Amino acid sequence: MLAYSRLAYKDHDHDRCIVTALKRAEAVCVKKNVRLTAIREHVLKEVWSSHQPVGAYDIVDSLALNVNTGKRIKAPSVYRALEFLMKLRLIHRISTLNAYIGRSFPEKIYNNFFLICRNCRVTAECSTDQINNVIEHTAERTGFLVEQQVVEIIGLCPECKKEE
Amino acid sequence: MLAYSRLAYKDHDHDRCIVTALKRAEAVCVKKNVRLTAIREHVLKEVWSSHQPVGAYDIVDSLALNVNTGKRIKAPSVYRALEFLMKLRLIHRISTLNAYIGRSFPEKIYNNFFLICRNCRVTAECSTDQINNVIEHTAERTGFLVEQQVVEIIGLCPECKKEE
DNA sequence: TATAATTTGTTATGTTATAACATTATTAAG
DNA sequence: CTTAATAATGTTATAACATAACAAATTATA
Repeated sequence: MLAYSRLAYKDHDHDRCIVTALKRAEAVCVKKNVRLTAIREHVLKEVWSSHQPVGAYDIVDSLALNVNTGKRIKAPSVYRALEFLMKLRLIHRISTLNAYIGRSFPEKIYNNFFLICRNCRVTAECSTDQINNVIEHTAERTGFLVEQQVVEIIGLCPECKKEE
Repeated sequence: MLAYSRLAYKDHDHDRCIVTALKRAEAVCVKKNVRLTAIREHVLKEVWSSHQPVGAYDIVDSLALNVNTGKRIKAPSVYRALEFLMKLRLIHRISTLNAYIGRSFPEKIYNNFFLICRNCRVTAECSTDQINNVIEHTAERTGFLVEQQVVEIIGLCPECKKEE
């Protein structure tokens, strides 16, 4: 079965994506008894501000000033928030872009992959057991223990393909 | 069909790996009428010095001095050589490690993937049409044009698995 | 409210990669 | 074989991404 975040390529009410992501984050934090602090929430919002992966320093810049103290939020704070959100499976890191994107299928642990448009950078998360099966199966034959998968497909999204 | 570089995990005469890689590089360069200069050859040798991916600055350090002029070879020269070798499909970049490794299956364009040991960093290149098929198939369904694949599996190699 | 645990601030630096332009080496043309 | 064109390398500086180390502040808990 294939699940994929079609929304990424379509006109849609993106505020709803953000709201949903924030609600989910709140729920996860309550459940795990950890704190969704102001910084963490801001970072999550920035990551979810589009369907394009966002760089850590883009977040640093866009956060600009700490709402509470009026001081500039610096790189280490942003990286700490990103780490926190990664651990809770609320975001992904896109290795080939050194950038971060909201997680569409929090329940799936590692049978997901990404379609990354080299032109507009819009990135769709996909999830299919098939790919997982192939990887597990091949790894097993070699005696390798799979712990984590990075599957990033670079190319042209449906929209950008039209224009080329 | 699965092809994979078993050698990576086994005791073997690694000099032969290097010699083979160099010969192949020479052949490719002759064929494409480009130059395998001293720097490029040194970089290729360094990349092939083991089955662990090598960082660009490791290469800078290990190259140390230019054999001809006695001057230190600096980052840009190494990156230029890496770029050259990438274009000729003689090496791969491992995204999750920001490091480079010799290419085992030069003829395969993108249906390959990597088993990366998080403990010893030994990395085996695998090639199977299956994974390619799944990716192509899923991408097709979404209207995405695949140009490049990054499939990196992190876990424990057969040797390190034993010890845990 | 004191204490511990967590989070954030701050400074500095490490790591990876490239831009921009000068110089040198190699090839091809006259 | 000299010159012009092309390719490769040298050099300096800096961009981009990430973390170490320690201090201060905030929040939870006894």
